Amino acid sequence: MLKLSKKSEYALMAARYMAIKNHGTAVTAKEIADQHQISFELVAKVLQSLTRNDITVSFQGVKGGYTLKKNPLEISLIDLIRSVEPDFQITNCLKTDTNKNECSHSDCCKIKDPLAEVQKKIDKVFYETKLAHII
Amino acid sequence: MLKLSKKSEYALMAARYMAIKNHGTAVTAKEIADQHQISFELVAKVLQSLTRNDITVSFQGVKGGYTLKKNPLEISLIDLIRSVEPDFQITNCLKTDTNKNECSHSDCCKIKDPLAEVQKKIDKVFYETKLAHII
DNA sequence: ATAAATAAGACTAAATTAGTCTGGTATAAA
DNA sequence: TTTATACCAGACTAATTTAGTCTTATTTAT
Repeated sequence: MLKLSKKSEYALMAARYMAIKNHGTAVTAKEIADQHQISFELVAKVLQSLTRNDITVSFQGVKGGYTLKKNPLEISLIDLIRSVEPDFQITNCLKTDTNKNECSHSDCCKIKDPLAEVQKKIDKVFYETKLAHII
Repeated sequence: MLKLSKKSEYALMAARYMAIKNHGTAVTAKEIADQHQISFELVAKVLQSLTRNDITVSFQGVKGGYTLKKNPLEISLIDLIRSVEPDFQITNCLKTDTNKNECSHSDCCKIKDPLAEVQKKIDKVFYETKLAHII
């Protein structure tokens, strides 16, 4: 249905929140969950993904939390989304350098090559839209 | 995950097939299913949707089938996809004229308005890509 | 009449996504 | 140095969505 997952939405919401609360102090997963009234555990996992993908920095222990690692103008939506949704593509069978053509209806479907072009354009939209733009 | 559904893929595949086999004769759902080795029933339903949405014309009875109603250059991917997937949007809570703001985390999420811009760009990509381009 | 085709919708199965739970580690502060 | 707070990681379950099947009806060329 070409819909973003909750994880992606939460990633955007969390990142936006951190970008706005740009005091020196780190933001906790709990604070984000409370402010947005969403599942703490899920946001927590999303934030962990963001950290693994170098979007955020985490601080453990009391007074711990998360801060953005880069400027909101330098964080693309595609970075945020790919962090929580590694295989972000409109159809499975797009040829890439790594993934060589594993389409279920292999060479008979013929729509995958043209769709790769569409994918590029979609990626461009999400690449060019920065966190700063959704604030 | 922002992936097209099989129904959308099948709609593209079927439309492409009809565009290529541009003889006067109608193409049957069975032929499309066989050629692409995909579920007959599903393609059949997809073709019915396309017909309801004025993409194709159907002919019932023996020697029946489907033909495209318009020129492949005048059929947008978004028409094809929306035929089988009426609520084609990256997130549920985008404000539109009809659907007034039914976001689960209502006005606290704040990402929906900016995402509406992203949605417009995505729509543009799928609008500007015509059936003729994926042949 | 009959066989081949579309039409429509109910139903089931499979896959994906969302959300929960558990146990662990790090660390500031009492 | 204990304790409370917060991150980390992965297994697990529940809910939702998507994919696919089945059934019945209608149309129409031969």
